Amino acid sequence: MGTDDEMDRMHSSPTARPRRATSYDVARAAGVAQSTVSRCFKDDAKISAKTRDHILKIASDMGYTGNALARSLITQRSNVVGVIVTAFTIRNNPELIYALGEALQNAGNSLFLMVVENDDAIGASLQKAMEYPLDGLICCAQMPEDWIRQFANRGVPMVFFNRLVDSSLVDCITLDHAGAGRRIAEALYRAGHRSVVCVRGPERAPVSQLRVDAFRDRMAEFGIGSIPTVCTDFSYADGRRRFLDLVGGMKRPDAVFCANDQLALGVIDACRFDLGWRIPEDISIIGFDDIAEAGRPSYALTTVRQPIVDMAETAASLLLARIGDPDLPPRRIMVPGELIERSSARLANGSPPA
Amino acid sequence: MGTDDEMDRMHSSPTARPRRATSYDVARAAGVAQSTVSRCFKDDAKISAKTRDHILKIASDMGYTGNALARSLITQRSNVVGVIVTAFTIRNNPELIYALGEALQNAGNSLFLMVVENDDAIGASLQKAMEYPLDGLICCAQMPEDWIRQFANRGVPMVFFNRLVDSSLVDCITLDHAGAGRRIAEALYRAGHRSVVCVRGPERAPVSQLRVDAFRDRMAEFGIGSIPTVCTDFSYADGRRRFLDLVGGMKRPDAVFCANDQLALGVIDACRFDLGWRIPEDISIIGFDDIAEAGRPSYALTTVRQPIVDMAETAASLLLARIGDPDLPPRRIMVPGELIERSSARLANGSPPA
DNA sequence: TTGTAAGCGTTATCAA
DNA sequence: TTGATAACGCTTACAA
Repeated sequence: MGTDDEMDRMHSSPTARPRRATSYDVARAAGVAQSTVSRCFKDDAKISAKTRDHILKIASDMGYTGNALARSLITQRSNVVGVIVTAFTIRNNPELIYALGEALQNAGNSLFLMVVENDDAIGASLQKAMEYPLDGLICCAQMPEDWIRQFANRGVPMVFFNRLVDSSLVDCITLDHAGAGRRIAEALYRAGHRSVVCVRGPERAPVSQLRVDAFRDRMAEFGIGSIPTVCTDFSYADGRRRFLDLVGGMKRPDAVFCANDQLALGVIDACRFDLGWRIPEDISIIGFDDIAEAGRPSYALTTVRQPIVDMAETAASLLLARIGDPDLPPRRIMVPGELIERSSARLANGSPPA
Repeated sequence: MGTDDEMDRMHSSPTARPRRATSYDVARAAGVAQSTVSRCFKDDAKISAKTRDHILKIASDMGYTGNALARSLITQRSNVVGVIVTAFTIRNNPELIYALGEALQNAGNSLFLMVVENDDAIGASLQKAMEYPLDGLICCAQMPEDWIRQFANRGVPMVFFNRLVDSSLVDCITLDHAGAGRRIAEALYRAGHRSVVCVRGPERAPVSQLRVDAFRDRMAEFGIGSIPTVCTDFSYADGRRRFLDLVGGMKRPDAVFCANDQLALGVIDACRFDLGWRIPEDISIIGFDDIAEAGRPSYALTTVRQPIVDMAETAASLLLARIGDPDLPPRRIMVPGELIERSSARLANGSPPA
């Protein structure tokens, strides 16, 4: 017969006060030392099968589970990986979160998610990430240089996702946004488009900058220096509205390059429902990302595919590899974007539209 | 002059081995007791402004940050909330994650995210959630009764999101899926539709069951007992394909009710691009969720709005309230779905289609 | 106002 | 194979 204390816990009465059983409780109940209980839950532990079974049975009766906090404190390893994402990324690439979660979980890690409104609002999250002893960090947002150094100083490996940071202290995986932007400029130019406009994302959104700036630079090399451009919040509604504002005061352009697919969808609907322009006969529209809707027949958007799930898996393995070996040389992976030609743009050689 | 050890850390040499400064390190450098350092970081602490400033300065020089793990261990409070979501939820309602993250973060909590493939694959995540001393859990998936009891026994508050669980141990917030399903049946019937079909989600997906079963039951009450129904994986592509299979062998139905908007979009495209049926003249289509695409002119889908962001915020405050006071009575909130009439369905009174 | 010391629940290092 | 015992980095009485 055990103490009342033990009885309570074993029969788990409805009013049991919520205090979880500790390895010490199990040890007392099993009549062994606490350290022996601890050993039961390690694979390589030297422990007799008999005591192990005995303890395991009692532990399960008491509903004992190890305390990850206490374990992390002593092992100096939390098996928790932080992930920082912006609202936009979460909205537009929900697959990223899922893929990251799966990859991390499959490797025995947990995901500590920090959401931020945009790249500039990352401060508070970083503070949290510092206080919490994370094993690593996957950051899908820009980070100030001094924060990067601080994490590095503490030995917290980081990989940046779609943010190419100029530091030898971290790993990066990013789509070749600029390359794809140039590629689109070339395709559009070759097909005869001369009067083009751009619909960007937010002023300071890195991927928007990369994509659109490269596009504009390449166009400039072709002698097309003046490209009316408008900023948006990356959304369908804003893309549609601002595009209308933009073209309201000008002659119809030949083509429009949008910093992402949501914007392109908005522009397509602006053409179809607000302006009565035919796509692609009157105007060519190109997006970026290849989100699910882009492939549907109602839009058939020509765009650049960003293999977000593959990239997420790569990001996770980069991080896990570095957690395993912090001395790995810094790696920066640049994934080429694939131009997916559907029917929202005339890309074949030809004369410019009427 | 301090020891070499201290110098290293203070000047943070490039090769500094990654060991984060502890409150003890700060105490040594400041010439005070460790507990005094600890006190500096509490609001109500009794400590002289002078020593506080002195310590704070040194702490910041050393890049000291509290260790959340150690703190949680002693305070028995982690300020971490677990969130369990299925792949489908994350894909189809990415806003949920963001809203949850924001609400939790604003209240000073962190988000521990566990993704699961579907409601049946929740086991491993629950194990993690048990070992990690979470302050609470928001579960957007079904959970076996005995797990619920275990969490309750440990005093971990839980709120279920869109899963109505029959337990007085937890809080729930859910849309009134069944009510909305019935409402749609009524609207469709009143408008004269008699030959209807359903496109469901996965066999065992709770929200799909609730929505479709209620719809079918209500239709049965109207004397419409035979409703051809097909299961899908909740995706656009599967909705489109299976709908085609379903109607391949039958006379054109008057109306189709889809368990979510993605499916409805697929069905619309099947009608438009594969079958050449006009919407809503030939066939009425109704979805569920009111995702962003549903409102766009290319689809103009009639659907039921699920105020996912409001619900997320409510879920967070339910949980936070219970963390603050565990003795609160169990609450179950049922949010009514709002029927959004657009133009994919004829809902006015009238005769059935030709 | 400050310092001392006892935990929190583990893992890890020794002896036994 | 097991049992003491010392960390891990903090908070919190209690003493000074």
